Amino acid sequence: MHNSDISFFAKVYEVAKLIPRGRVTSYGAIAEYLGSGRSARMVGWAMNASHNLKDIPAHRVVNRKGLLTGKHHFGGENIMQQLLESEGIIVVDNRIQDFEKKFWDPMKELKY
DNA sequence: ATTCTGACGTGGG
DNA sequence: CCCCACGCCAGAA
Repeated sequence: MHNSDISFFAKVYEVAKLIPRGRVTSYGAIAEYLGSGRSARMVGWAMNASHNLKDIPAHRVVNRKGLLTGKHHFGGENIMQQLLESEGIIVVDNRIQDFEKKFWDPMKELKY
């Protein structure tokens, strides 16, 4: 099976599943890791479509500033924030505290 | 085939 | 720091 046979969304999900509990990454970082550095918006869209699926930690993907820009796609008011806080991440004003420390860069962590 | 749409990122002011 | 305009491109309609 060629890697190119796998949809962009599927690749995004594979990376998202690897984000450790209590860590976060960004849409752009995932896009860059997939060799499509200008497709950050697609990563967001993929996350939007991941709600039906299971085991996709979409709450661990935020924007490059550490803002919970996708919070409105989790149904209730602060579901995304609650999920993050349940993993030990502090969120103030929709922003992840100590973002640099919590940041998980697939490019560095996964290498390939 | 063609058009539209963003859970984004960047650069400039 | 904030705000805005623009480029981006896979997938849906």
